[in-house]
Amino acid sequence: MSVSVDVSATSGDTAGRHPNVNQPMCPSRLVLEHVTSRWGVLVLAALLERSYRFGELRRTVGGVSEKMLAQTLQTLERDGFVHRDAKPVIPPRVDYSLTPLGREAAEQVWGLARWVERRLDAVETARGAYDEARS
Amino acid sequence: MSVSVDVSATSGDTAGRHPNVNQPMCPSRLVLEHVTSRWGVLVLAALLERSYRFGELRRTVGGVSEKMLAQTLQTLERDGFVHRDAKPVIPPRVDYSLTPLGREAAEQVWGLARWVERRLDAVETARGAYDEARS
DNA sequence: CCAGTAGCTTACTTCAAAGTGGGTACTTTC
DNA sequence: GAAAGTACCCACTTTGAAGTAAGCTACTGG
Repeated sequence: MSVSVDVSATSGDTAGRHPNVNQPMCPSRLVLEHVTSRWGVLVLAALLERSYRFGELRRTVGGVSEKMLAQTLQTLERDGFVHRDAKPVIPPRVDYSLTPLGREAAEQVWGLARWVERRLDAVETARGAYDEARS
Repeated sequence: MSVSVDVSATSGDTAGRHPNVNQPMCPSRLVLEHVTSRWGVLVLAALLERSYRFGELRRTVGGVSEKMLAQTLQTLERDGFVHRDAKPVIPPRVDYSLTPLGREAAEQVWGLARWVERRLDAVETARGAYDEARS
């Protein structure tokens, strides 16, 4: 005798189906969180313009600590977005750049960053209206 | 005699200059964080497809709690991204939709969400290589 | 008349993200 | 010979984001 297992009906799992960020257990959600993380966005956007050394990146992305920058870069490197090129010289020199995959992601977040900068006025106007309406 | 003040040289402030997410004190950074927040991304992406009621949205965005959904929607509403339409009926009915401004933002994050889903395989391959390289 | 519903709010708790400050190894500059 | 640059790592602490659970209103169906 045989046992049949229904794979297609249940929408709770992601096995064998398209990744979907709306499903809590889908790994795509974690990747999305890496890309949209506080420092991840800024690092990717910066690296889209050119490659950076560690300290250079730290000075460019205002307010990031060494720990968080290192951690963010490692996460992005592991996900295949960032390429780390450590030259065996003294003092150490490490260049960070985007992989082709990372470039695709970076283009999206770069667009988002520039859009926010462009539309900041509109947001602040909306906030003024919102705050005034309930005061 | 006259006093001249150099406004352009200092890059530390944002007064009178273009908003820049790389500067820690720039308000644009906060807006970017709202848009790229854990639930903000998913809510905006969902609302791009159609308008939703509260509970509907809660069921659509897997894993979000009532508290976090309410909080996220309020933040997005205050920033002028989301329109809240509360009908004075019983039981209460509240419809959420995107404003024109919100639609612009949502298009970006929607693109990001779909991209992550499309490229998840590539990310997992990269992770495999990364993990194997240091084991 | 008690349970259930919708869309929240509030209080309490938990846990991970982020900050702080130290150390490393070696070199160049003051 | 002390300080600073370089790219980190590690331990510890703090903060705040998020989860949990309850309450709320005003009605409807059983």
